[in-house]
Amino acid sequence: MTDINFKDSDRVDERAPAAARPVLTDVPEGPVRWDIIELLFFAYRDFVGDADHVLEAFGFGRAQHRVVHFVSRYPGLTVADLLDVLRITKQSLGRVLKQLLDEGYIVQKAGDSDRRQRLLFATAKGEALVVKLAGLQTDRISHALRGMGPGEAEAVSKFLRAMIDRDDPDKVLQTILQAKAGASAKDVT
Amino acid sequence: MTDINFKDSDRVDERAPAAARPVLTDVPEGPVRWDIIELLFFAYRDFVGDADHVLEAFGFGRAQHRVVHFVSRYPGLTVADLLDVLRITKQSLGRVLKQLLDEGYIVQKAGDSDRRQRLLFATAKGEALVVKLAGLQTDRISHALRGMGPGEAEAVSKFLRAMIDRDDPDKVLQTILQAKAGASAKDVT
DNA sequence: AAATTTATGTCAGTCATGTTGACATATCTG
DNA sequence: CAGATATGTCAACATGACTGACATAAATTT
Repeated sequence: MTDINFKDSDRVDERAPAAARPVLTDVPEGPVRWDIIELLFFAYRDFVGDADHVLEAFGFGRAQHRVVHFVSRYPGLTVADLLDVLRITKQSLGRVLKQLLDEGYIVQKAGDSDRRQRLLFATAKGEALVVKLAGLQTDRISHALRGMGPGEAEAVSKFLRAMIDRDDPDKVLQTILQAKAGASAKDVT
Repeated sequence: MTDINFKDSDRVDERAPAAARPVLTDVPEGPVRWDIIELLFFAYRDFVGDADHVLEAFGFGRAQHRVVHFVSRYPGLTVADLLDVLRITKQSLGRVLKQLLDEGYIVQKAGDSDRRQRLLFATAKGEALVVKLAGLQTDRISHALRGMGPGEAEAVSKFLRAMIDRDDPDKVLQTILQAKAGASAKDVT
């Protein structure tokens, strides 16, 4: 088999004068974190891979998973909320959402205070799918956290939170970031 | 959740029939880790978002980023290696690779022991792009790790490693997983 | 030496999911 | 009432996955 020639891992970052990055500009220069960058890639690749196999049997893809997941977790989410979370266009969302509605994974209900809004709710069928997929992903997470102390698990959570953009958080993100130890996260509206 | 798809036909003929997922099956039931699942989603969304803006200016997408990143980091990677890492088909890779070759971000060289192989190397231009993008992502990582103790940072690394499938790791993954605390690993074979 | 396997490339078509732009409808708000 | 807002929809297009089939050169096996 072919050898891979390895380069110096932690090279000094000598980028051009870091242009206009509003956030994060005050971060001091340091070695490039190739390790974390690549671990994140592989970890996320395998993390989402868990769900893919099940989704295929349902004729769904990741787009459907994301939508039904967040609707299930945050009942009463509006279309606009969902657009903020997923960062896609309403046309893209519309197509995926229509499938989930047609196949009975999600239902809509007009908002009571604002009847233009379409509040989204997962059906029992939708809930079941979400729980199944989240169970697979939880298996992987539990496996990864096994043997780690509570302080270490807390460090993981703290790290992930700090990786997320805090400027202009949407409703769902706000809920997640505010959720401290063991707060149940339902009801966004 | 962003990209990184699965499915392989064409290649992986000799791989073990991943029918039974041997790992992770013995994990006991427990509460669903909604928190980590969603934190991973948002963290990864923003993590890859950093690079997206720069890539757009180059007329590239995430596919090109992944390819030039791994080629730059692991010079002499073969096409087959890259397919293992990215988990895409050779047809998909071919298109993206051709662009990077045509535009001078990557060069090929026939393998010396096996002249059928095309060893891939990043050019200075390719290196520069990779370092620029990795710098942005490092900024975010450094920001997230700031204020965390060395034990906590180690916990993050340990968690991410444990999130990755260990069965049948490809060459690149093996290298990454073997690299212990700050060791600049060279020569695995 | 011949046959087979392997590493890679390529043509051709399809699908999923993202995009933009334009426009319609209902409803809320000043 | 006038305008802004929340949502839906039509149409076209781009990217990056996919499948299947086939081609070539080089290595390996028989």
